[in-house]
Amino acid sequence: MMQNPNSSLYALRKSIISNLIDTSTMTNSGKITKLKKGDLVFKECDEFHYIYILLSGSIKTFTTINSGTEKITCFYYQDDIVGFSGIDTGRYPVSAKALEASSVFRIRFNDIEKLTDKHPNLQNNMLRLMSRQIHENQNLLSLLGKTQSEKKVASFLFNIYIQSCHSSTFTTLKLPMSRRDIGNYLGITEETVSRSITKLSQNNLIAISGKKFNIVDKMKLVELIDGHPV
Amino acid sequence: MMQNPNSSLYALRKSIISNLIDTSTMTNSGKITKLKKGDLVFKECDEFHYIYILLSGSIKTFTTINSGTEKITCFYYQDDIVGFSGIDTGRYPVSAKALEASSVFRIRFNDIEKLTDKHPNLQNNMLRLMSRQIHENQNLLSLLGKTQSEKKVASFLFNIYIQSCHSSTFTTLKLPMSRRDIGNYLGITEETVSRSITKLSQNNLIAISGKKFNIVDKMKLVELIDGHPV
DNA sequence: CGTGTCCTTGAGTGTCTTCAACGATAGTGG
DNA sequence: CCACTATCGTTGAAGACACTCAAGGACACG
Repeated sequence: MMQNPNSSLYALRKSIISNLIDTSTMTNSGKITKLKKGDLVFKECDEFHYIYILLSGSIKTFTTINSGTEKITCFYYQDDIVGFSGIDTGRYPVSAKALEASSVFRIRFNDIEKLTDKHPNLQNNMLRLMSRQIHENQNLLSLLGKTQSEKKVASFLFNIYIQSCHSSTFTTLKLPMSRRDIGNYLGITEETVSRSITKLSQNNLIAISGKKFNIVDKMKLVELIDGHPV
Repeated sequence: MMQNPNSSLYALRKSIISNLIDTSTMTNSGKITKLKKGDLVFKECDEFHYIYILLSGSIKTFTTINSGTEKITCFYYQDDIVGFSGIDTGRYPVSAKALEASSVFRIRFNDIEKLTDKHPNLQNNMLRLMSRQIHENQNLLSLLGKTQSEKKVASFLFNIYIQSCHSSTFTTLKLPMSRRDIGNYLGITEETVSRSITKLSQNNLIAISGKKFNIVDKMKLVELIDGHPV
């Protein structure tokens, strides 16, 4: 079908987003919200009515475990669609919080179902996008399962590189979340994340300074993570 | 919406399955296949045309990593629907293999799209089911991330108990996969799985003998896994 | 009944975590 | 604009935990 899975993902997203925005302007239900760092988009257990297109910035979703500690389930970047997982039960199973200044476009989910006549591909495209998310999660499971910390961190960074859709290896990328958040997500401690980053940097696979990094040796990095780009 | 997420899942599945089977008999595309232990349902990279309802038995899906080792991504039990993740790219991203004697009902995916007139809820229900799978995967991520091995194994067993939909704690459950498969899935070694099981058994949280087990102390088990039933 | 796989248990090693300290960074109020 | 303070990030040392390697018993299959 499509040769490059990432360019196809990009096109799929763009198609869905343009359909959704078109839909919402017709029904007058769309709304852009500006978020500051730390603002909540929705809370766990809120009733599910909307899905959100992330126009700029970044968002994390997390659940709160009994003991009160949060467990991060996903990071979202520009052009991602957030809120899917509420479809099934009618309530969001996670909270969504802005990692930095961001903006989201809100769409009422019911409107999507109504307008299948006008956009016959929309529902099918949403199915495809969700199918992809399942697939991506399974890759992540694969990663979190095996391997040591350094591979997890390498894979995490490489994934951000992939998602950014930049062609050049030398583009500087941003790490909007804290080391603690990365550790939380990957199931390792903050300290281990830091040590892994230091090691990757010392071995010249990446270059990193604070929240900015870039991939120095893409081949070695891919080799290290054994073809698991998350 | 629905109070009990599991009974709603059960109803959702049943509704989808009955719609699918109805659809396939109309188009004459349905087919039941009997599988022996070790038989493949589909292979990684096969073209995606069908999804499969698991009528009886159990199936594992896995990817083959560069080095040739397999990584298990999911286990499926009776009434599960297998093959979703192929929707997006047009090829299955995983292989599916029977863990024991099983039978599956095969349905051509294109037929589902065609018959949205007759079954207007079908596509939406499929969206819901996929939404749930995303949610479940995120729970699993949460599990694999943190916690120690004993919690992973406890959670894995508890999940099988939940999925079986039995009301009684004392029902004997079957573990169709090997310890090695469990370890592969949970990201720990076979030996650690075995040691964890022994420990859980010694502490009277479960009772286990070979491939049969039951939950002895449900409350303690839930407490151990900190409300993470995968 | 034999053979291969599965399961369990043990001992030693390596990795990650924990606890602790300190420097760097960023956000806040004067 | 600068000083202040809280959080973030890094590094070290000691301990806990899971892994590796190894061996032997249990089980299932032909």
